[in-house]
Amino acid sequence: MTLKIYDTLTRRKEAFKPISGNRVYMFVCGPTLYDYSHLGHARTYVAFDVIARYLRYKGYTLFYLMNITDVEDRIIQRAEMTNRDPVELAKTLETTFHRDMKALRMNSVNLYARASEHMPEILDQIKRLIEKGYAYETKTGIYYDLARFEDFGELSHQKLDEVKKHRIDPDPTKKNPQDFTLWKKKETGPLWDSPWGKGRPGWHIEDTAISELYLGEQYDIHGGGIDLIFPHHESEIVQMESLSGKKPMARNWLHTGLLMISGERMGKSMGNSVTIADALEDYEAEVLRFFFASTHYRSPIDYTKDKLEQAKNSLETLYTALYNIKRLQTKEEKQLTDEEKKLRKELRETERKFLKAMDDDFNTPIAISHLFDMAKKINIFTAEDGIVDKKLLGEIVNSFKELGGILGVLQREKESVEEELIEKLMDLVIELRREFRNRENFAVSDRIREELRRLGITLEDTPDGMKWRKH
RNA sequence: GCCGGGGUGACUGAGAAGAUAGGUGGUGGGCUGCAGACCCACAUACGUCGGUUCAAUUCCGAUCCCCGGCUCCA
Repeated sequence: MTLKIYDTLTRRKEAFKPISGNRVYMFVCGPTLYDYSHLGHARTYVAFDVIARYLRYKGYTLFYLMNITDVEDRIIQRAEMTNRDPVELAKTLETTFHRDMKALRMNSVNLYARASEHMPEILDQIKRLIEKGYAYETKTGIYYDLARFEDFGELSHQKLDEVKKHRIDPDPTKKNPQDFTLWKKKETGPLWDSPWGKGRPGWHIEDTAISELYLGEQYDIHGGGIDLIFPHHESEIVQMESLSGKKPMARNWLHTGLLMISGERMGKSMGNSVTIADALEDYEAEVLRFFFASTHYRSPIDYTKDKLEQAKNSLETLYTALYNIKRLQTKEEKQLTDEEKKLRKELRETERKFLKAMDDDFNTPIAISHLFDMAKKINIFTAEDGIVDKKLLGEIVNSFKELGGILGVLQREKESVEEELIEKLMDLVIELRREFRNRENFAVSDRIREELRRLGITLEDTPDGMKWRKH
């Protein structure tokens, strides 16, 4: 089966063909470290994590690169507002970013590349752009001369003269208001030396400098949130293609739909920003990932408590089906029964359909629907048969874990389920024992403590209440 | 103004010229000592108006509404 991926450039689903055989090179625009990572980042990065997992599942050797913007005016602004050092602020936020990514079970990125550590490559690209006549220097910085680039606007389908409008007054030294900054001459804040004096790089140049270094002039996939199409990705194309003379810079441009909060655009100014850490306090990572995967990655997604509850219940339905079949008695016979053969056939069908859906531009909602179909078949089987072939059971459990693993769900380990269960059971036992003690029924309460001790659990009455531990 | 995306049942969310999407919630039934789980069934679903067609929610046109981008954005 061939994988088809929607390409923002052609606005069509295209059959996916890596440039060099089995190797796939993917770049995703990472965070700018001026604030805590929020659910919008989570949505985008989970989407690309799923894409990365699926590419690897299909057997591609994927190199997944993400930049980390640790040099940027907003970071400096934020640092000034809070009286902090911008370098230290970025460092702290980078640590929490990685903590959040890990908490969301994100592990598919091969290399994170900091802008601050790629200054030579950034300067080199700017130099080459000047040499080729694409960029010019003014009193305030180095600018890209958009009049020199013919194919401007391919990605966003904007015409150059349509984008003259601007919210911020353009720098008066620019030839055209649309020209974007490659290097800003500055005297305050974190500064780097350049042939044009001290300053900092523009917004778009770090990405092409980093991607050129690790992935080359042309590579397979470039991704990010849909809000980056213009001007960010458009400018990247301008920079890279004018240097390399090769197009397209990326074979496939993928963009994720934005996350909304209760129907509104999430943003600081709206006062409705939810950090990843906040969300993880209310819902476990699997529920968030399931919630994201329930909507196609290109569609906008609306975060509400209600929808998260729906996602949580839905995910639980899948777990329950697994639980239902796992608790059956197992047997090892040479022959499967007709019912078991049928179930195994349905399992293979489910796998096939799941992968077919993923091949169609990573259609996770459809893929998930096939898991539910299978869950129903499992439930029917378990309602009718009290016993199941051990090998078949293993196949079903593995299959769910493998397919779910592509989405990063259904990975809950047996141990952790049981540990969670034990916690809850102990809460209950303790509560019951407290009632017996309150009624001065010490015979029963002592018996509870004694029986638990034999089971390997020590109960202690402490001033802070009853505590228990394994011994 | 320009460039995109979208309007599907209580909520969500796919899809495609003719199929029952799937899920959550609700109601009724089955199973059950009770509850839960599970199974079965049910609810005027495809923004509006035209057109093409044997047939459209799916194609075409018009129209209304929503969302995003237009140099801060994942």
